[in-house]
Amino acid sequence: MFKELDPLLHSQLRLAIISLLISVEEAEFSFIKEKTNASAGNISVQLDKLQQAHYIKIEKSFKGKYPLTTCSITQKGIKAFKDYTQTLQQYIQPTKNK
Amino acid sequence: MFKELDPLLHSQLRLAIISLLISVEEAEFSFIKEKTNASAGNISVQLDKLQQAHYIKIEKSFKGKYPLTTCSITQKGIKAFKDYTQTLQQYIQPTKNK
DNA sequence: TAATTTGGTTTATATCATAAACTAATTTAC
DNA sequence: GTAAATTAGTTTATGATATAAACCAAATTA
Repeated sequence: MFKELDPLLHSQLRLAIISLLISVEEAEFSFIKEKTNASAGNISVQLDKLQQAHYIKIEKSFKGKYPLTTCSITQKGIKAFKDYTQTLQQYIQPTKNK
Repeated sequence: MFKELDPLLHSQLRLAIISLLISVEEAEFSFIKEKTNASAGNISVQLDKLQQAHYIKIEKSFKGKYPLTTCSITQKGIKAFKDYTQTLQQYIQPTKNK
């Protein structure tokens, strides 16, 4: 009756990150930090998990003299997000609980 | 930008339970168990948490000679669910991330 | 009367999200 | 020119949480 919700996406911060990345070409660490209001440490950890699952791609470079972390969503990430939001409908549209 | 998701509802099993309860007058423990496919122990714990938050009401009685646990959602629970699903839109409708 | 079923609760564990502490380089202030 | 503060993160520690395993009590069936 209730399909499993991808535990990797069923996390407030990771879902917010994916939600941001899905509508942009790419995003810098600082952009994600600003939009989510999460701590850098927390973001760092969650980006790692999303990357390990191949939901996102992380590129490390330099912006002038400072390190720069740039993230983008992968096809796998897009699919996972779509599946997640669709599964979620079962949970949040009570009329579907037939 | 991203409003907090009520942590009490942002849990697969508790969300499923609330989702079930919102569309019925009341539900027996066994009904919840059957619909969610979760273990009785897990359900027992999560029902307790929902009750402690006054999101649901739990009544214990007897069906013949066997114990019977019956649950129903409260006004507070209905409001929490509505708020949760609305907040969630921000996360799952990427066009809203402006 | 022993084993199984019904209907749960309590307890233990393993995972997870998060914040705190830390690193390293750069820039600004004095 | 050096001390303090800032940028841009990573690593580590901790506390909460979800979940399953173990347990309990009564009733039923073999």
